[in-house]
Amino acid sequence: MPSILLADDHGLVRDTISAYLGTIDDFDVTSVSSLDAALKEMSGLTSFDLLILDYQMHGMNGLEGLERAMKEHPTVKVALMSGIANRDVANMAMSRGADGFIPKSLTAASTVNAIKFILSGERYFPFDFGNAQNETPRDSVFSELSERELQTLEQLCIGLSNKEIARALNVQEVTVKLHVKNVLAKLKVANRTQAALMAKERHLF
Amino acid sequence: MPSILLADDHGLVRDTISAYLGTIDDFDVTSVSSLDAALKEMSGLTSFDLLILDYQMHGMNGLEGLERAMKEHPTVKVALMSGIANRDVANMAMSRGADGFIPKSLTAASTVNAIKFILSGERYFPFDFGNAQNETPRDSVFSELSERELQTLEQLCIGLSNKEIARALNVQEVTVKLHVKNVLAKLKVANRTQAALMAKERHLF
DNA sequence: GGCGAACCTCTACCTTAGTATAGGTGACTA
DNA sequence: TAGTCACCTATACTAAGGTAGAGGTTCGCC
Repeated sequence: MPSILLADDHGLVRDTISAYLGTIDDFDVTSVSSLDAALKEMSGLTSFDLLILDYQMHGMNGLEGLERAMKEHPTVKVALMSGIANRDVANMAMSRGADGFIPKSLTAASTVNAIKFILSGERYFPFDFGNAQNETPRDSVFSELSERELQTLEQLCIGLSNKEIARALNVQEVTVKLHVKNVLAKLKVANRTQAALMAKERHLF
Repeated sequence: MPSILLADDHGLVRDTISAYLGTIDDFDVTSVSSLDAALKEMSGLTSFDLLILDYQMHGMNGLEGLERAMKEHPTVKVALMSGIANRDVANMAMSRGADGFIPKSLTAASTVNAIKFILSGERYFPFDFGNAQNETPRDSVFSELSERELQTLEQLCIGLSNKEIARALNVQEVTVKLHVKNVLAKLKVANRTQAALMAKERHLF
């Protein structure tokens, strides 16, 4: 019987999903409410086949939590689950070695299939994901940004002024202005606030 | 047998919660994936006792969806459910007449209790909610904002310029500047971008 | 009636943000 | 070698954002 560890800090979601998986199919589901609890659980006696991590969970810190879990337990398969993440994050997760990405928009039945798929050793990625509401033609708008522009955008997302960004990146304020201007143009937005909101909406930072 | 309508656009969450409610207790659960579908369903033959709306659902538009549902079906009890909303939103929802607020952080068992409570005619609000990670001393910073300042903040959250906000609110640009200045002071932030990010983080708009 | 609060407006001023153009560097490549 | 690209800097300018002080209106409240 495959043994699954589910980490989600939403009690309701965690309880009902694990109850569902436990009854519908022959899964042995353990559930915890934080990344730390998951890691601790995996260091215990029971060995797990699959760890499912909620992307929004407290302490995950974006994809850092995913990488930490994979690093500390290289033999266990790890899947990321999310209700809000989009193609950008999903792609990043997969390219960093996740064994699967499970959007919460999936039906319960599809989720079970996805889990079985992953347990059989495949890597699961939802095909038609992120194209519906995501008008981005093929790949992300953000991929057009250069390294420096991306860093600038990151600072923008904390609400820093040009002067502050200049200090943070060790360049002149004029340079920051240039980067900001390019970012606005590439993202096709009118001002820094919109750029920050856009990046936040896509959960880039 | 009480009849419940659950609206959530996360298939996984919706399926598992409704399955759980359907088995654990004697609830007759119907589930849909959008606000419009919920409203349509309620206009049909079956009469529902309780409508549970997911706050993050597509088309909800903050508390607008809640108000619309209450207005169109005044006899049906309406509860808001959310995984990310904090005390601010919860309070607002209750003060606008919602019959309950169900955070997804609740355990499945507590959720069932809450639902029973609401069905019995009470209004449910989680007691110790939103105090843990919310450093706000007692009440929300946002409650200090006047009506106009709140409207200004809302426009800010779309990334509009002062001039555009002025047009939207039918006032002079100088007035908008005044409102913006007051908002920044009350929220204790340095600029409009930070104000927008802060409001977005707390999921006010 | 007097008071305060929220609202709107104005003038004036200074700071920050964003645009335009031009020029210089190093790295990589046809 | 010439070309391209990301990067940094510079000057100069316009537009937008934010501050300060003063004044006026409406409304509810003691």
